[in-house]
Amino acid sequence: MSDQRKPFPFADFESKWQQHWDENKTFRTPNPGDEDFDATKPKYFILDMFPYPSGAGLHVGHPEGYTATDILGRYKKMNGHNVLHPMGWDAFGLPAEQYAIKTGQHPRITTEQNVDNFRRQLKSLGFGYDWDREVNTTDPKYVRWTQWIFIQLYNSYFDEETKKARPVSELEAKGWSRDQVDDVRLAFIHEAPVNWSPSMGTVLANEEVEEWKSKGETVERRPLRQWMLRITKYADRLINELDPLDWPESIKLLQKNWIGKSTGAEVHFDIHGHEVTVFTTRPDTLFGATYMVLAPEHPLVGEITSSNQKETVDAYIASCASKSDLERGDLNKDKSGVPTGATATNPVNGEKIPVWIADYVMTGYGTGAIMAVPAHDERDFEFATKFDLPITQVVQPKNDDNWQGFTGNGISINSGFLDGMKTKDAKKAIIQWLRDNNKGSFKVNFKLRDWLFSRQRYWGEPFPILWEDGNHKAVPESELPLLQPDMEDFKPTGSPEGPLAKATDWINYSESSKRETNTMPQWAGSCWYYMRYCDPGNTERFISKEAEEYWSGTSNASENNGMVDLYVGGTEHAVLHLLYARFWHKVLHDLGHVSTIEPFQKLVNQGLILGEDGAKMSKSLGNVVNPDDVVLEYGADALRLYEMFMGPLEQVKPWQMKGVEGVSRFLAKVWRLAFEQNQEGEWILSTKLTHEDASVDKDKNLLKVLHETIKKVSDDIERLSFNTAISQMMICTNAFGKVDQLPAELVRDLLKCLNPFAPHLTEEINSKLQVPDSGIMLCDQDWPKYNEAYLVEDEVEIVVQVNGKLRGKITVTKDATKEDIETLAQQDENVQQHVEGKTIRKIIVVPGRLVNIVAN
RNA sequence: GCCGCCAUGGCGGAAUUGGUAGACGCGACGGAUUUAAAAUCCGUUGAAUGGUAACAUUCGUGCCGGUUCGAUUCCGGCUGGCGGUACCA
Repeated sequence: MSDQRKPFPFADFESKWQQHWDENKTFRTPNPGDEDFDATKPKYFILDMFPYPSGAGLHVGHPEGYTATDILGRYKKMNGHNVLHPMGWDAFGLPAEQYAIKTGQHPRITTEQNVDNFRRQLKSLGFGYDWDREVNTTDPKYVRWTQWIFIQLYNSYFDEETKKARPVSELEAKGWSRDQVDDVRLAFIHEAPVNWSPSMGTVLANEEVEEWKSKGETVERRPLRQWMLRITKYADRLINELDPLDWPESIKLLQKNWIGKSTGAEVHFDIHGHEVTVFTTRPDTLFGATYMVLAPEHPLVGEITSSNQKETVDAYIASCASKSDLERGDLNKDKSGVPTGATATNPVNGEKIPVWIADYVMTGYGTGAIMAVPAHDERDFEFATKFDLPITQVVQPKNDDNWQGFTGNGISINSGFLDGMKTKDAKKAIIQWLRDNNKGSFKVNFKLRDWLFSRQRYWGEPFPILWEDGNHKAVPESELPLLQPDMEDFKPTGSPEGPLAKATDWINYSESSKRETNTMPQWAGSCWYYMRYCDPGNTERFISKEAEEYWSGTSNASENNGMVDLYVGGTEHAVLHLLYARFWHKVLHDLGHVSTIEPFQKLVNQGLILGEDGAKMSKSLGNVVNPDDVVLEYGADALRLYEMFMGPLEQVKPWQMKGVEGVSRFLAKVWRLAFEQNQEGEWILSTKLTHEDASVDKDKNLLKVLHETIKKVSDDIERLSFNTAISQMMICTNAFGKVDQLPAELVRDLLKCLNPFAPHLTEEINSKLQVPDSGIMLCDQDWPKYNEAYLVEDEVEIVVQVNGKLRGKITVTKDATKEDIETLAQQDENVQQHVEGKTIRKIIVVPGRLVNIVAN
């Protein structure tokens, strides 16, 4: 399409307005303390999930969420809010480094180029971000505070009584030893089996393993010394404090399942003088425990294995170790295991039961050991059947269900003093017994593991930690940020020390102390970026108290509210990012640095945009849509509008280029409400427009449709229902297009409604409309108010049903009585035909809507 | 396997509190304008039957059943698709 052919000259004015907004800092948000800060304005904090600036540039999924928040932000601004709607870059991370290794270019350079490209692309879409607040997680001024927060974690412990983080200095004051303190820090060193990727030369979090495996990287289990964050201490609060949040229930559930709380008991068994503890959610079935299983990696396996079983056991452990997680889990549901030759004593009845090892018991969950109750557990049942182990029924199902493998609640039998009790009561009774006899206790277990926080990479925040005689301590805060040294060779070493170990000058901090060579994972920077937006230039603190309180809204609300009013992003972060960020926020809250207990009050997940073929967009399928191309062909406003018109924000929906044409046609119609082409093909103000001309009565129908539109668009924006808002504006535009005389102020009010959606087009028209406020940008004007008087109709159409089926329509005045309506309805010819020969039993009148005559 | 979400014309979708199913857009068809096309404008468009027509009737929101004067909407049971998770004791 040549420029002549474009239905409206978007290419001319879109870049013009973008430049204008940029130069005038139109969307700058004043902070407390700024000259133009107005404390009387309510705050509104809208957050987009900031992008990882990949080399591929923006894809159409990004502008989906970003347009939605931009519309809401512009709407709130026009409604008198002080809107914080910033953007930044999650720029550390493995992809940048992998790319750097391939090309030999320093990741800082490629990251910078990618950021520039992303910024250019976002600006070309006309988003109203306050670019003065841009943050970049790799910026030394930002890294400084990420490391500072790490030190806060390092210097804190979790106080079990108050369920809050406290400074470890309190423990030191009480005389705790260095080792005791190190054992309770929220950031701690731990030697544990971890996911080591030989191909990438780094350790990965459990949560990341599958993602990288699917990209072809190798991952294996290996015991290593790593930095961990004690997120498990917050497990209960991370579940309970979800409640007041305005999040999709499905996401809350996802997080709850991930944390995986289960309540039960710990029971101590004796194996030849060794105490082995198991965790069970069904302590009431203790009498039915007919054997015990230890995970192959359980530390006691070596000691308890009898000499004649040693060979078998060793061989089994070796075979488990060589199996990948996939072979052990997904591919092999068949139970395997071997007896150790040892016997355990069931504490409740003194019975001797065999001890096995089997890989269906995991080392990382519970105690890595179970009591097997084959009668009432599917897995134990399968195992016992396969290896011919005894099965004892101890629960009687309430109905006549088969008790073999019955896992539900019932009545205890064959269980001594528990006999006859309901499962719920039996649990209580046995726990009490275990307590009294020192054989166990009530216990809560979580699936959530502590967060493996170290990586062996170059492109991440170095740990602000020094090592001295095998002990660690924090780098003085005055020395932050601690940046990676400039290195020629930042390739992974393949050893768990990571590439920083090669920077020999850098490592040696002093005669006696060396630097930690691990770096933090990408999550670190994204855990707190929303806070930095509130006070991005602060060199004294990560956020000033004043800015924190203002943007948290705690001056007029409670600490139970989340800081961010609305957070929009994809579901892929439903668990990890959102859980990690909540954890950090809570720690900072406990330590008195932030006033709310949660970061994000309302969360909305945008739905994935699929390719035109209904499949997920991917290079290999060739169905990827590049936003740059769409902007070039149809303009930024059309792209924005289309992405909002496709369907509900949260829904998965396929791209349709024809749909872009449709909204582009709509925008052209709006353009032609104000302009027409003269003989030379130039756009001149439409001759249909009337200006403050008292001789022309404003068309009542136009006022009605306009005010309906104002009402609907306002409501729809509030509930993020952008597709229906747009369809209403289409209806209004179609109505405006039909008349010969169109008052310019009515067009201006429609433009105000459309402005958050299509800011370039509407500002351009408004600036030339020759209405009183044409000189003021729409985004600086007030949102229009609808007038109820224009909406009410003198006459209403009412539907008449007979037995629930539509049989006629009547028109009544708005003050018609119920009786009038009933009479009128019965007079309708078609209605009479359907009532004929029947007795009217009942007439239901829904005022203003329908009449239903029930007859038989 | 378990948990969650979804299902409406040829297509994307609308129906906000149980009250006219299919708004709005796309596509298709017919027409106006044009030398012609593009663009634009007007009209028709869930299916079937009857009628020259206005219109009327029946069916219709994945399937089966229930509650209700009335169900796309609420309840129970299925089927299909998508997402998460997986031997979690």
